[in-house]
Amino acid sequence: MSAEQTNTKELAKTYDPKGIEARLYQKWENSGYFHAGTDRSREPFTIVMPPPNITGQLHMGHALDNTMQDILIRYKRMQGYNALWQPGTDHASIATEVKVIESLKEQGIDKNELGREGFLEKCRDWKDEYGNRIVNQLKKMGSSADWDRERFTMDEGCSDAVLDVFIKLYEKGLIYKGSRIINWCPVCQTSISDAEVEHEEQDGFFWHINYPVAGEEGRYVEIATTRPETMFGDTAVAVNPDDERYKDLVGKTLKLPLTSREIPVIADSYVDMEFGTGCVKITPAHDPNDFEVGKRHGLAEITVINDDATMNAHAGKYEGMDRYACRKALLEDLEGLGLLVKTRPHAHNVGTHDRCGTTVEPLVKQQWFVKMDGLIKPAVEAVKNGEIRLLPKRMEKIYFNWTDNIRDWCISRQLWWGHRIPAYYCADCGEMVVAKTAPEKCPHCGCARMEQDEDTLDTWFSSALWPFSTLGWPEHTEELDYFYPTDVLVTGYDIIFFWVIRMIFSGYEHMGKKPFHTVLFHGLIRDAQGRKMSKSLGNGIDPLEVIDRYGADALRLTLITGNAPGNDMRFYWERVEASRNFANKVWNASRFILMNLADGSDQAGKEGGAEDTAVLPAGLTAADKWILSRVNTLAKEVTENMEKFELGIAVQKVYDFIWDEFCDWYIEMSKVRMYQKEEHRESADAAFWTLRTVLTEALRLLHPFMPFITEEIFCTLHPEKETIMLGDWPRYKEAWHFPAEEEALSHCMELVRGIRNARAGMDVPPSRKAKVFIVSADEALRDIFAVNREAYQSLASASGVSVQPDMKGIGEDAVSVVIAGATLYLPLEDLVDFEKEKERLEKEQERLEKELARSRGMLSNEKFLSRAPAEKVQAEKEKLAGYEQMMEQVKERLLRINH
RNA sequence: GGGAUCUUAGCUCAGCUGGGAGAGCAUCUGCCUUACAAGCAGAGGGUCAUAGGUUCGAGCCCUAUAGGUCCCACCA
Repeated sequence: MSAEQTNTKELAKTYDPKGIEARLYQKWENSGYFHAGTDRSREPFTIVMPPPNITGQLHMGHALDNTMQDILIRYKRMQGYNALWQPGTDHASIATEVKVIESLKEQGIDKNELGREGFLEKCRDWKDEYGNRIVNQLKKMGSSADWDRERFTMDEGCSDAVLDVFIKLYEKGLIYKGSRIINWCPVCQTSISDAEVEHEEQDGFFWHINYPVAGEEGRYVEIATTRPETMFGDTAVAVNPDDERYKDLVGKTLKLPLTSREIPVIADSYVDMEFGTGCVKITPAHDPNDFEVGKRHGLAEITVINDDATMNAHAGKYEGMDRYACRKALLEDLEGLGLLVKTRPHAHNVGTHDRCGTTVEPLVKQQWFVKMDGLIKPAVEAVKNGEIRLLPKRMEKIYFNWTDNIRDWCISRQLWWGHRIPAYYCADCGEMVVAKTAPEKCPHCGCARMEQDEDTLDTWFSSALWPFSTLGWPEHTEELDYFYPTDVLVTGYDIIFFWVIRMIFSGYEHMGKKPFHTVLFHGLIRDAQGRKMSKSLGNGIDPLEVIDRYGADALRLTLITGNAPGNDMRFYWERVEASRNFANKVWNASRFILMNLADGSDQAGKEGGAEDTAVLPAGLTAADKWILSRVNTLAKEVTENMEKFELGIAVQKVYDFIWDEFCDWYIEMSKVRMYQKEEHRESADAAFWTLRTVLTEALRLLHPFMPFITEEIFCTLHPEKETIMLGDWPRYKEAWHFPAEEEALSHCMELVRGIRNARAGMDVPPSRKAKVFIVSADEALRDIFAVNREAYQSLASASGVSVQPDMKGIGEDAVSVVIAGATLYLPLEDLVDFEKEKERLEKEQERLEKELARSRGMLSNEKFLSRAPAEKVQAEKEKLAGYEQMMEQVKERLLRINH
């Protein structure tokens, strides 16, 4: 905090985050607080940031993801860990390539005109221009990542890691090239992996088509299909071997309509007799199942659809037509021939590309694959035996569902932006060499014309290595040795297959160790109607706008409050306002304390300092000890919640403590003492010390969640300190445990509540003070009320307090309030409405009757008495005694009123 | 077809290993009380989806049912 701002009397009445956030972030970055070195004297705590795409702009998902990580990192850093938050960005091959192509199109330039190198240059320009945008946006959130270590999936080191892994896996036989049926996106013009295919239910049709049996005039086989246009690629019709209806057909030949080809009828148990007609056309080149069937029966694979989803020469006169146009024309022709038996509506699942929504075309192509069955084993085992923990636990089911059904991973992409596959082919003899750099000559024929594979790798191939590639692997770096395995991965459940699983098996395969011990999943941020935020709907809320209007702290608090792991949450502006209001509350509570600091009443604060927790100053009252004890408990509980990753619960507790207990009770109680500094120096000093100490502790507990405002206030409160963010996470201290004072204050607060309640019920304005008589037969309780008068008198709007064992001096018509162990009387003769008072007492009587019935019921239940733990029974007995006493007093009071 | 998850106050959601139903917002009442009207004090409002079961005791555990959301899946 700069010097001119330490004049606390001039602090604004409302908290304005704008200038403060920018200034503090600058300070943090300059100070190097975010940097983690390989300091072996300290224990590391590491999080790798899921790398945002260079094409990306900060959205609510990033905001939540990064807030959670920042909270964990700041918490651990304060606890004294050497906390590394490793940041970086992802080249996002397909997303970036599409964006660059689009921007080129606007300039009327075609990708192919530019050529590979020219295009890549454009991509690099794009990266230079936009790659840092998201990083700057993350900084606005307050993210305390170690930006000195920022990495990029295509930087030299990460690219090196990719090459190493590819070659190693190839040499182990775990990467292979093969002709297989893959998912093809006709718009993006590339293969994609299974994980990138989204299944979408679409309303389609089932077309029943007759295929004539060769040599048996008039006999047909009726097949049912959803994709008639693929019939030009049919190489068989299959029936179930147990299907009596078609037994005699097996081995016979059918005439494929509209072609001159004939295809066999085969038997395969893949066919479901109950479904459709029980006869299935087999198109090995355009359907994954048919592909398998074709393999089993040695059928030919006839590709009839081009890469751009138009029909090829095998489709005869339909050649050149789009797949859907062909379908339409073909059906008309079949109908004309009388071969279309019927058309039935049929809802079925269609695979679409998750990036562009285009219907995926299964095609048989030469591609590169990673063999998964062996690699996945340690990844499955790790989650099964708890070496890696998924939170919430239900994510394990999703995880295993994928691992149990794992198929080989298609890693080659027909894109230019990405890591190019390190395979080289001899232009003369076709020999293939997999190597880090291009071989000078062909090892087979000796010619020098070696050309590199045109394809690049799936983006996720490089992100799978992120936890160790960012730390320097394949070099044996100090960082790798010190920070790996990392600790926690925070991410959305939507990329569990794409990324989480692949990082886990990659960690085991290449490092021999898990990449992290815990995966903390969060859900999606939805709009107020519960819809996904999306560009097409235009319902996204820009986190930067939220920060601009309400501050990063308010946004962070909004995202984390009430957010349970793995659960989606809705975004409301009203909630941001509530968070902003809390920031303002903290600001003003601090302002109150700082005003008193400026007044010079900081003797105790200066000497002991909030940090010297072993020495408590003289003159602490029960109220002081109570709030110390409360903040002490809070520290313990919040720490427990943090350890369990219950961030939403943790922050809720801090929020409640600051607002309800500290502000609404303790600060109010302290006011009398703060306003009478001259008369009661020691008491005022003790109160100030407590205010400052408790606020400091609360700020520390709040800091991971709301880093800016807490830093700002802390530095003002402790000008001798540089920052709140290093060290001193509050710990539970035995010296701050005051159960007796907690008990005493709970009596005082009950008293205040009782009086406020009674007065409000009679519409007495707080400005009208009234004397309070406290009557109790319990000497210890009388003592508590007598000693702590100062704490509650003002809150109870009391002009004076008399604590006594009997009714002496109390008028017949005084208003009464019954609390545990005592009755309070307010002589409000002029203001009391007796009817209202009676009504109130009767209501109270009713409530007590219910409680008594419940309690007596429990205590007369022998099973409860015999089986429940003794302390529960005892507690219930005490409750009952309390209720009975209160009931007696209410009844007595009612008698008096009724005369 | 398989699986997950949700159903708690008017709205959005918390509720940790079972032990007297909570928050924010909204509503109503009274307060510009010298930190804060972005505030203070008080109030109303819930048979915790339904039906069973386990237990001395269930919002929480088990079973079934209804409705919502989501994921996975090669019935062409």
